[in-house]
Amino acid sequence: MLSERQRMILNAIVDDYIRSAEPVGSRSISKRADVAFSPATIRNEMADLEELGLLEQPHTSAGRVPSIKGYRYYVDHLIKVEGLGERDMLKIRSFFAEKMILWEEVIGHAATILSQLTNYTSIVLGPETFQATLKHFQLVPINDTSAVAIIVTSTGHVEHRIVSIPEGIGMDDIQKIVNLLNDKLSGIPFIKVKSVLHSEIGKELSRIVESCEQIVNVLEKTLADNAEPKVYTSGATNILTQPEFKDIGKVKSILDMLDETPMLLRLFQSVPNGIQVRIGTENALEAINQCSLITATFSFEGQSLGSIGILGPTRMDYVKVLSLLDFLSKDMALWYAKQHK
Amino acid sequence: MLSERQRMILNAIVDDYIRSAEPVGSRSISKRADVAFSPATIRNEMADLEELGLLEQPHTSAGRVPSIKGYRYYVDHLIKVEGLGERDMLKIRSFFAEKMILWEEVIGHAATILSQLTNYTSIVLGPETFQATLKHFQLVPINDTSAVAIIVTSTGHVEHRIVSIPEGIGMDDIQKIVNLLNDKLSGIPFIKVKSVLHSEIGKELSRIVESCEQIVNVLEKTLADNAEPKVYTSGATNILTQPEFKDIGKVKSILDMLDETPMLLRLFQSVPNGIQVRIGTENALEAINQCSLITATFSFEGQSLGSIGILGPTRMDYVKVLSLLDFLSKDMALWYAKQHK
DNA sequence: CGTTAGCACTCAATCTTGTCGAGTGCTAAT
DNA sequence: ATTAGCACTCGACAAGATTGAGTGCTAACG
Repeated sequence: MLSERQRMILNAIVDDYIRSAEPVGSRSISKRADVAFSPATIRNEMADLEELGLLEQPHTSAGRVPSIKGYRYYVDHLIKVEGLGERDMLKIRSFFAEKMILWEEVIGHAATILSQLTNYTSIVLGPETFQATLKHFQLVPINDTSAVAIIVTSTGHVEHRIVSIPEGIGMDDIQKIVNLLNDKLSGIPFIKVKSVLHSEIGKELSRIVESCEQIVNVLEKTLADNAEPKVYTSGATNILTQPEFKDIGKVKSILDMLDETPMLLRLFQSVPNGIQVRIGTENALEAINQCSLITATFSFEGQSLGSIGILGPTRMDYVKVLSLLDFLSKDMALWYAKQHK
Repeated sequence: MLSERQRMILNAIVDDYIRSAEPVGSRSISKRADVAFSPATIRNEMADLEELGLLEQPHTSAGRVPSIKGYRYYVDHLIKVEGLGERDMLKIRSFFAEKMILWEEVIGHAATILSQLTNYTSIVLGPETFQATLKHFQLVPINDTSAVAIIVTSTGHVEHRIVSIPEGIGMDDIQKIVNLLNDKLSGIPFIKVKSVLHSEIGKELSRIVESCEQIVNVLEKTLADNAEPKVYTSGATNILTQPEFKDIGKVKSILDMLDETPMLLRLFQSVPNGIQVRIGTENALEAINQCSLITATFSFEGQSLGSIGILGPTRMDYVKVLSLLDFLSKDMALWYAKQHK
């Protein structure tokens, strides 16, 4: 569709604009080592590219700026993802060299690493646990009236809650309850736990002890909480360093969005496996219409392990971010596989 | 020291400036209902107040702005803390009506409430646990190689960690270890736990099992982590709505500071019991030289329960924030007392 | 003697105008 | 097909000009 020369020019413009954040003129393009045409020729091509909707002019007599469609073409056809820089590689290596036991630790640290290496904002999601199963349930009394409930999932997530224990329940009752729940619920997917809890176990449970609703409630509530993946963000203030966000209003709406987990979940919902790039208005969320979101989602044996993502200006360094996400997501999947060999 | 009229004028200026964020002129003051002097008279008084260092002029022929000293005088001598508004009161009531078990829940929610009610940024600190003691320690095995360690403190804080269990340690060994640690460590203040762990228990422990360093390590590390109070912030982006922070650079340094727990701890260190106001440069932390920090620290039976604080522009609504912090801190202390009656 | 009207003065903010230069589109020459 | 040349556009920037809020001072007033 595009001629070789047009592709080259578009590539040069996007490249330059990503670096400079200023509209790119024909002259500066023609001065590049890899382009051997006069400004006039470039101008003609640029006019054509604009007609095709790949470039935009902030105003007559300004240089050209890539449009969303232009970025899209750039990402889809012009980029060649290169290997990661030495420095980034080292940083990631030393990241995995750290001793981590929980998948959640990996997920959480990944957010930090990503924002440090890119100077953009990172958003990282833990696995969607609705397909996970309950692995272990335990109640540990801490005094006469309360206990710690511990819930371990098949994805390696551990959580605790405080439960107050109704009067008149002894240690042996508790042990019975715990045993029963473990027996019946181990291996049951979270989404089904609730119904199983009511249908099968309710009767047996009330046989042991009358008033154990609270314990069951906590279990239910915790499972419900975990049906949604955990979200971590890092480097949120990095957007403040981008010249296109000198407008406080815009920045605030972005930062506010980053503080709202449900928003972020909506943002990530329906991202397919593998790497995806969403540019500007492709995001559908008003607040980040001037941002691009690149996500990498990965899984192990059919179960989604989570997503890592970078939020930056549409004018972000796609090459670097894409290679970084690709590299890191693969390493993370590897780590998980090793733990669950 | 100041005449009644001077006090009245200073009060009017600070009041107006807090509302408008614009330098206050003599004319607008003289138009206020509670001031019955001509602009000329007011000007004379303003000149005197400036000479005393209570007011400042951004430039000749601009109105006056309170200096830090001016705010200080205002806070110390002119404010009368009034009762809380109906709406705020209701919100707080419904906050405490929620069912909360842990002190930490109260602390965490308090941050949210505060930022919502004030539209400023709230910073809330949990109790300093270095004076707290270990109440309960438990190890719950979750599979062959790892266990969940649960630590309960006298301040009601519960925490869990994953520990990997060295090979060759059986269930009964673990039980022995747990019993031993509980025996020896219960009631010991955190700061002393480490030394006790090494001096008294080391020998006995190694008698039971050789390689239990990891478990001991986790205990140590967790305790160390908890020696510092937990910090919660909320509404950080609210500073973006203040007209004086339209400079992105300043905002970023403040937001970055809010993300760094150690910074916040430094900020709160040495705040005395009760309510304290730190205005502008009184804060000593460069990033918030243009902010005021109001804190309320409260305790129960001599043990500090934590601090709640509001960070806003020096031009903040001191009356409202002071009444709010006073009210909320008292209610929180009450809640704690009720739980630990 | 404290208070106030009057007035000249100051200075940031805002608007006006002019200049500059980067960049374009078109046309004609190569 | 490419490019040199040229007229044109328009934002950015700088240099006045204008405005108006606010001051400080002085002299008059009750």
